[in-house]
Amino acid sequence: MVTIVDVAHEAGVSISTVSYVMSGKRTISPETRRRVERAINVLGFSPHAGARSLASRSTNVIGLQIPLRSGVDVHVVMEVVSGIVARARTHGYDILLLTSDDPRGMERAARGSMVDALLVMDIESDDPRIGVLTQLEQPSALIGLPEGRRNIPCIDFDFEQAGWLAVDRLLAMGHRRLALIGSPPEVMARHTSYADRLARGFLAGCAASGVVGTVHACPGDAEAAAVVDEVLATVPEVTGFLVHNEAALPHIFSHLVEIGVHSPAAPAIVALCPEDVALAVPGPVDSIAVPAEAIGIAAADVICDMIDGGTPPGVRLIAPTLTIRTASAVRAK
Amino acid sequence: MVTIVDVAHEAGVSISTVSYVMSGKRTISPETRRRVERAINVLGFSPHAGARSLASRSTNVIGLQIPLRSGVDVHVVMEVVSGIVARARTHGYDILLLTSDDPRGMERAARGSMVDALLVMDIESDDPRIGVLTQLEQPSALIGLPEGRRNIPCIDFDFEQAGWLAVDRLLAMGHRRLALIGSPPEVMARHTSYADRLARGFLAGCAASGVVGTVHACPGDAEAAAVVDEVLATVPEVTGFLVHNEAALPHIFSHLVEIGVHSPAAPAIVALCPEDVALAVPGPVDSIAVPAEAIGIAAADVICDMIDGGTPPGVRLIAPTLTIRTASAVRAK
DNA sequence: CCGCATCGTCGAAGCGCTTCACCAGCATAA
DNA sequence: TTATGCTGGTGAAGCGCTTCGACGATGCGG
Repeated sequence: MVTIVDVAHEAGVSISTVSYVMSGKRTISPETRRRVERAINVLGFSPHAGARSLASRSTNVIGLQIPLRSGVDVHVVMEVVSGIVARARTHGYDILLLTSDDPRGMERAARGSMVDALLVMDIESDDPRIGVLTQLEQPSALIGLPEGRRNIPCIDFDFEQAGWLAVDRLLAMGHRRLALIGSPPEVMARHTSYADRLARGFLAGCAASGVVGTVHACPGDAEAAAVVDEVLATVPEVTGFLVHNEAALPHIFSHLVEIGVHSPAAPAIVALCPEDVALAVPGPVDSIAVPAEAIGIAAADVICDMIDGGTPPGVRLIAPTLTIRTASAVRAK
Repeated sequence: MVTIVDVAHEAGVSISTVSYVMSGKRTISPETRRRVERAINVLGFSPHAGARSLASRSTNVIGLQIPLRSGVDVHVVMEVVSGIVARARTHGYDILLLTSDDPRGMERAARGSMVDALLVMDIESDDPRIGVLTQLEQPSALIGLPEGRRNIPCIDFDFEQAGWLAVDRLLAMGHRRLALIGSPPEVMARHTSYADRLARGFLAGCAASGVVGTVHACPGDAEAAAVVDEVLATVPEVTGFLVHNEAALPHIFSHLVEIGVHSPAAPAIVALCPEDVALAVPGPVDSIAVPAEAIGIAAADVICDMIDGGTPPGVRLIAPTLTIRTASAVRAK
């Protein structure tokens, strides 16, 4: 293994000079800098991460907690993660993966100085992990938005606003009875933050306009069809749909085709999903994009800034945008 | 921060004794052990990972390289990862996530002693990362099976055998013209190892029995329907399907329903996908399960064993199993 | 009763890096 | 001239842990 001593020797300087060249924490003459950099390249030196973290008390690693629970949309999770990883790297950080549901995993990583900070995904409205986080020395941030006091920064998409926005669109198209085809039942039951907030925004939007809206949990697999059928059967007057679970999209879409686009009972759909999913549906749908990668990027930026001593930003919500792909004609009353 | 010195002081022993209690590398009297363990708990001590890795020259971290390319089945990837993470933890290892497509990311992690070993996913038939791996000090293993010389252990599902197995089943049911509805075109184009091997097994199986089989790339999204339609239109005599891409499953299934199960032209389907996906299809299908989590578990076991100095196992392929869910009646000739 | 393993514990030497305190050399100000 | 302040460089003291060699205490056979 080649160490900083070898580099210093090769360059004919002291090891502290080599260290200062790498960190840039002191001015170094151009001539010396060149010699050191050459030596580093010639020897293929890369500093020992452990030694570095011991001496500098920082690891350049961020812990990422993702409880891999059932019902989560892996597609979205993956995109968020990929945003985090990529952006963290540009800040010089690597990601340590923590997937155990047990918060002690995070504690272990933090207390053992394995990470400089923690990022926590899949937040529930009353998440037990938050208590653990506040006890830790390292800064942390949540990807999601729990209820109650928030002494930890939160980054997320504004699902509540998305609910309002979808209702606005459906109302503008003349629909008076709305339904939210939401997350799988287990996600709802856990009070996963985004599911709660979407439902809240949706219901508040409905209430504000004096229309009736109902929320329906919907599994992610083939059973989605059954849920759609049931909603259509038991609430026949429903014509406005906010569809969060993409598994339901094809079925409600085929119902639309079946009934005829110009029928007065023809449903209108607003899909809430990543942009590529909305485009992959067998026909145009209005959609509100879930900017999964952007969430990851924002989260990485926030946490890196906090590590650098920046002030925690409180809550950072990415605003929803509605993309209209269907004819905007208001339906006949 | 509480260090080993504090623990030693609290327990009234030397720091080396504390260290030996934790590592178990020397015999310790029960009485002393109890005192030390009590001190550790009282103070809430957890050893500094950096210091540990500096002194012991091992990190208890495994690097996991996952290039997040388009067309990969995130569902499967996630399950593999979750298997790896869970199993690695039971061996005492954490996972460092490396997603950059650039192999230098792995090199950085390895050369900087950030990881004890590397696990590499999404292997292509002629993968450029393999060259980098062989240069490194740390052991590594591949999840996948590249072509050519294999001086690095490989763990994977036996996709080639799965191809044979599916052909056997379809032939046994009396079908004489087979098609593989495979991975998305970009996955095929990259010569992703599993796609290549599945096609090879499938074609070899067909050839061995003197029947004609064709391989069709199939996108993962809504365009899957178009591919299915095209195959049915241009190769009308096809009745036996091996479907790898689950996106195509519903469409070919609805074709089956349309044409009538008892029609002589009724297609037979063998699905190759995780068990839960096969169960979520709107009807029974014969399927070969892709044991994603088991792959992750096997990979974690292999790499942990290698770190402990075990001999690398060469190639470890998990055998496919066919689950029959449809009537086994041989169709009329 | 002595010599010799064995057991349990300790002291101290690193592991490879960062960073503080210090210093020599030089330019500038008094 | 001497005092003053930069600039660019060095030496050495840790950071918190593991591990090697040493050492007193005990048990045993001769």
